[in-house]
Amino acid sequence: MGKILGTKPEFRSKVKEISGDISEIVSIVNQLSLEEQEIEIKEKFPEILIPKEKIVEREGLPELKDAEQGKVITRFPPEPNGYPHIGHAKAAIINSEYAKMYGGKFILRMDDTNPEAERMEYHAAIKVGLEWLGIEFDIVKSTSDDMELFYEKGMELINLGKAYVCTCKRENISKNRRERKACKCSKEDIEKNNKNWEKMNDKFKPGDAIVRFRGDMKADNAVMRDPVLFRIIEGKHYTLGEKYRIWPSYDMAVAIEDSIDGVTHAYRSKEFELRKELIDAILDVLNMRKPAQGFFSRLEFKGMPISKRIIKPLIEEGKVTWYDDPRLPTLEALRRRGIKPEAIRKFIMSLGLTKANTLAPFDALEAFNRKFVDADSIRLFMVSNAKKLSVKNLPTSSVEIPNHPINDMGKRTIKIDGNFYISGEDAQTIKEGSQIRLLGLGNIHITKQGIEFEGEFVENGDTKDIPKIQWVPQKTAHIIKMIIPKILFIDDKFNEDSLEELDVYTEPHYLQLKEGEEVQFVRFGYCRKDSQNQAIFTHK
RNA sequence: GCUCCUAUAGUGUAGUCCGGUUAAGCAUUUUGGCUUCUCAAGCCAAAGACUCGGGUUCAAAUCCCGAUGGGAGCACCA
Repeated sequence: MGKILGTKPEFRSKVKEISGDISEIVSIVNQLSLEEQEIEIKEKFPEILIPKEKIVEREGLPELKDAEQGKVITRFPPEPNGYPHIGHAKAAIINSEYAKMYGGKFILRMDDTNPEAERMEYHAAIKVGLEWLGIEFDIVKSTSDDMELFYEKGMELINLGKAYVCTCKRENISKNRRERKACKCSKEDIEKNNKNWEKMNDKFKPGDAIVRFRGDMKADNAVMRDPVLFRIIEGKHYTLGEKYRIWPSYDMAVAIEDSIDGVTHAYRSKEFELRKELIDAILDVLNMRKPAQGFFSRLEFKGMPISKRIIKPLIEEGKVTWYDDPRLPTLEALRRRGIKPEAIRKFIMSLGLTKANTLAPFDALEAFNRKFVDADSIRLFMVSNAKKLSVKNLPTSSVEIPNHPINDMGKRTIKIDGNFYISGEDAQTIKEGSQIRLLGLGNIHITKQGIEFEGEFVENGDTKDIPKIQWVPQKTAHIIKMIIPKILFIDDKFNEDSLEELDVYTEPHYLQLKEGEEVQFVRFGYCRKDSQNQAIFTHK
């Protein structure tokens, strides 16, 4: 029925007339057996047996409203108050992708209007992180570049009677907000407000006075209940030092900046959703251009905290080493762990632009990463919990092994003398009298089983149905520390076993790899070379 | 407490605006098979979902109302 109306919309007005006919036909057809139905269809309507075409999936992000090709300007405004993490990546990637999609411009704006929180170190880390992600900006600026403009607009608001200086105590302001009551300061005239504004420059101490927007103390949206526009902060700003002491709040800064920077579409995470009304209101009063605002959900990984509030104590207690600890979702940690920026981009694009909360499991990212990493990771042998195996009558003293099973990545030669290490896990399954195959080398008949193993080389051994294991020559084995990061929190509790460390043997070829290179240790998983003596497990 | 946002398989999403051409598509996960001198990759297949309750309609994942679950805001942080 739906199908008929879908393909032939002209019947829609006559639904009542045809519905009787249809049910009659359907009941006739249903009396036939499945085989009979199939034969009938084949004879009369062979075309319906052709498999349906697949739906064309939309590529990339959904279309923007009111977006004109070549005229879209987006922005990413991080506050330099911490190290960049996966959440930053999401905001940066979505906004840069939109700019790219419409052939527009993309702005990086360091949102630095709280000198107490911001540091050059973070500013630099954010830049490094974004560069690593491969994100390019057309304009790079800081909110604090426009301090004079904020003052100008602030005074304009005061003179318009749309803002006032409030000298109430913090607790009272908060209480009034809850009770939806205006305070006496809101009744002061423009002249008095201007005087007080001047006094904020020197006389008032931090906390004594703020500039408030004249919103609506009765509004349901608590953000509109006369929010703060400016406040006094005496801390030293990381680029401007002590030049200013009146600083704009987030809402004031974002409103003005997005407007004058020409931002057409401002996407940010959901927790700012209620501020949209305020930002629009400020710009309306000032008669300034408004950007379209959109929102998306925050992105976090299950069991991997993003906030500094949680990470900082972990570092202080020594539970994680630093912000680049591979268990963390910071960009630096992800990089060290062997996650590729392309994988992060694909992953984030795959999440879409929903407002429902996303608590993604880490293996979703791993799956994307594996596809990037597999093609160019050299395959090496590595054994853990090493056990010794000595083999008699080896026919050669060296073997050549390809570096990749499919792609041509060259070969390496391994010198052998009959004394090997094999993995403890494999050793447990080996029985005396059975055969195993040392990968790339040949079959071994096991003659002795125990703490150490002995065996004999088998000529032209069969490769079918025989355990194939990796090995490392004892003489040239290189010992490294293998770090295996695991989930940091299980049900909000710190996972004491979140970091596993193994001492393992690798082939000497490991030493020739570049630092940061991704390898696949055969039958173990993908790992990133962290240093000559340490590797970090990426994923299976 | 008040206000706002949100709800599709184990997980992440597409579809929802403009109800019918899709008995809900993709990815991941899991399981089986093929391939392979790796437990990787590749290929094939199977499994698995519209939160609940009402309403509107010939027809609802899609519109309306209510309930419930999840998140956010009520900062002189951003």
